[in-house]
Amino acid sequence: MISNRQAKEREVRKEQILKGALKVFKQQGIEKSTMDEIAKQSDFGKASLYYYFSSKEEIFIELLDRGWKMIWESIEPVIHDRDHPKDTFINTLNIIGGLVRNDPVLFEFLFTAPKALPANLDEKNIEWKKYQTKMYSVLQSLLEEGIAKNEFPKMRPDLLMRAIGGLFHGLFFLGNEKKSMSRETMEEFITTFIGNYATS
Amino acid sequence: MISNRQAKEREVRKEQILKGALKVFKQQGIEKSTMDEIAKQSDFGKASLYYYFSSKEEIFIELLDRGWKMIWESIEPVIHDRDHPKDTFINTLNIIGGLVRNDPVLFEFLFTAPKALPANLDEKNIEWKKYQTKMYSVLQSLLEEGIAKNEFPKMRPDLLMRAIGGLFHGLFFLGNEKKSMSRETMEEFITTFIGNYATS
DNA sequence: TTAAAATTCGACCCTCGGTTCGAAAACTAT
DNA sequence: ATAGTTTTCGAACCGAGGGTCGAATTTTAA
Repeated sequence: MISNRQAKEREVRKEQILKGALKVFKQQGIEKSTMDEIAKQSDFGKASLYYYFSSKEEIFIELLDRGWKMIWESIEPVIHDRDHPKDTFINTLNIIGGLVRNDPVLFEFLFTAPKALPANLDEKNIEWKKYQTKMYSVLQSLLEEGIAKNEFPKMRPDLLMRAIGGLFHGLFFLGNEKKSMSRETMEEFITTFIGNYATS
Repeated sequence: MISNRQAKEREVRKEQILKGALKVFKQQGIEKSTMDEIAKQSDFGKASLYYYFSSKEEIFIELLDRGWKMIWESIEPVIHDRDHPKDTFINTLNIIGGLVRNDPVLFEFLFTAPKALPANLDEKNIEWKKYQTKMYSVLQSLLEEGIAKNEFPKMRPDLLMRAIGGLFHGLFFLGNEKKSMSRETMEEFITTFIGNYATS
């Protein structure tokens, strides 16, 4: 029998481990993150980690699941306004930017890890991908509608998506600067790129 | 005594190994590239690799050295025209784009590996970084001059650099498309971003 | 207080992968 | 032919790191 409080404590401990894993990721990168190091950083014995997670990979998948879910839940409320694609698009990017600013390491992980561990599209590994896919298709359809309404430059939406994705990534994650990209600056870059077309 | 032809053959074999390493990188990513696999792909026994390279790392460093040197030598001839920063900037990007188009895997490696193996800025690992640094500073100074001449939007040059870097990366390396970014398309995206300001 | 359940972890196991050894084969020059 | 020299590689070595075991400790519930 697991009491309510017990379950909560267990959850806290899991989070402690996830935090530790993220610390290690920050210092070593995902491939060089060892269970020994995660144990040290989260203040557990290595063997104990396996009481909470069945493998090293599962730790990182859990981070992905929670993270992408959080992104989705943050943007979900605003993406339904389809009357002003450009505004909605920029809103969405601002929300994501805010999240990134709040926990840069986590989000660098969320945006980076998918390419780093593409070995197993098998089983569970799908949860987070669901949210990721949703997010990208929402953004891309916003682009399509925006292009149709002349709010964006007339370009292939998929390429535009890639370009903006790269741009976003460049602004937030390239360079060594410690202080994070401000909302204003980001917005300036994005609108410079997609043009100062009419905005409804 | 090593005859001239012998030296040449040795060089050929080294290149064969480097090509093999790149094949493995393409399939597995840099971290999961094993010496066994490189040996298989380059058609040598694993032990033989050590007759040509002193370590696994050295193989990848050699790829970086050769690659970045090649980039530098390709752009070096055109970057001296400082009268038309925008033209020069775009020329330079076009040259690099051409190289990428020619050997996407190599260049994905060149642009990716630096972040993947940042363990040792110690000794030799510096050769390629020299060229990389040179390239970035040339591009950035072109941006600065272009901004001064109103050929580019007035933004912090370092951020503009990061943004364009990200954009470039997005166009060439994101998505699964097999056919490569055409010169025209790339130029369209870049000029859309940096604006259709006067061009001399 | 006490037995069952939950939690912790030191010690151990085992595979994978980078590196080395040493001897054989292939090649070169005389 | 022959004595170097260069090249090749199977086999073995070895450390790192993921994962397991079983016993000890702590917590829970009665």
